[in-house]
Amino acid sequence: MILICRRYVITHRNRLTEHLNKKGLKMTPQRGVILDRFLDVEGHLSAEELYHLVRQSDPAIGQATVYRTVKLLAEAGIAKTVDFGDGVARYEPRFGTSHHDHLVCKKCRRQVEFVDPEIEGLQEKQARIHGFNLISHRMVLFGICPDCS
Amino acid sequence: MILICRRYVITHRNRLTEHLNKKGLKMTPQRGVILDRFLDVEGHLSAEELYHLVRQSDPAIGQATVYRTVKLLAEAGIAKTVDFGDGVARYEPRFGTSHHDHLVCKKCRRQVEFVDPEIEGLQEKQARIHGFNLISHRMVLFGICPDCS
DNA sequence: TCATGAGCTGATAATGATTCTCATTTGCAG
DNA sequence: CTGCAAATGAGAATCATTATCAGCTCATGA
Repeated sequence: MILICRRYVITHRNRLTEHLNKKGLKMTPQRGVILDRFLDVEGHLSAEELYHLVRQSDPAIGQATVYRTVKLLAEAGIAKTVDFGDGVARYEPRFGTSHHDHLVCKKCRRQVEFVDPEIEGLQEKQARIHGFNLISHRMVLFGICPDCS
Repeated sequence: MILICRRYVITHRNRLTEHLNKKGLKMTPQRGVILDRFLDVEGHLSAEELYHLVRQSDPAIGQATVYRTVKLLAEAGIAKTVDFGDGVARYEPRFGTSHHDHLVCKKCRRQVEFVDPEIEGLQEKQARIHGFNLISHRMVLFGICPDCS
């Protein structure tokens, strides 16, 4: 387990470094800390939430840096942007190629993740029909969870 | 055509009035103007854009009122909220039961609407699998349109 | 060795969409 | 009429995010 995590961390750190190099940017201690805290997390985080986690590791890191870094993580393909439409951008680690969408309870805000390759396929198809080259998508289903209904 | 439009307007106005009554609120001239301008439009509008349209009909109407009203329209089921993840809430008239999702070009921002009942069905299915009662969903596909690629 | 400069950082100001506040107005119920 | 609940417009407030800026770091080359 630890080995796997560590391997992911190393992979991700390399990937970030590579991405930074490509853009003429540098790997820094702050970016390292932010990456580590981010990868610890299971599920999604807002930049603000990540900022609070990061503070526990290094209180000197400013929130602007966290906002900047989390964008770099997204660019590098390490983070996936998730949007629930509440005006807050959330990010979640992208391990391997796994991908999923979200089901959100309108009452208690509880969230469930799911994957549906069939839907993915149909999305591809729709894009193709309209001559688009599909890059990404955003899908959130809203409903009432079993506990609330 | 005109008849159909007019019929929709009347239907929608009634629906709004009904919704307002249910909440102990009132139909007002301002709300009427905002509703009319909104229904004129083909496709989606931000509250800001709607505000500018409304000004042309009645410059005295304030933007706060437009923001408030557009929310009421959404509550009443007259408007559908569309979110492209760019921090601006957009709304579009909901005629009949027609529903569609969006395909957005990442370069030129051009938007195409599409409907895919198969996807809708699968979304229902996913919700059911997790015990959720599906209320709504948000799906936007991002890609590069034929002209840009 | 030391100067240089590109990039980085944190604090803070700025932005922009949206919401709130509040004094004033409107319009029906009694 | 009269009063009261709701509505309105103007502008302030909010909140997430982004821009600005002065100081810092560190590899490079003279």
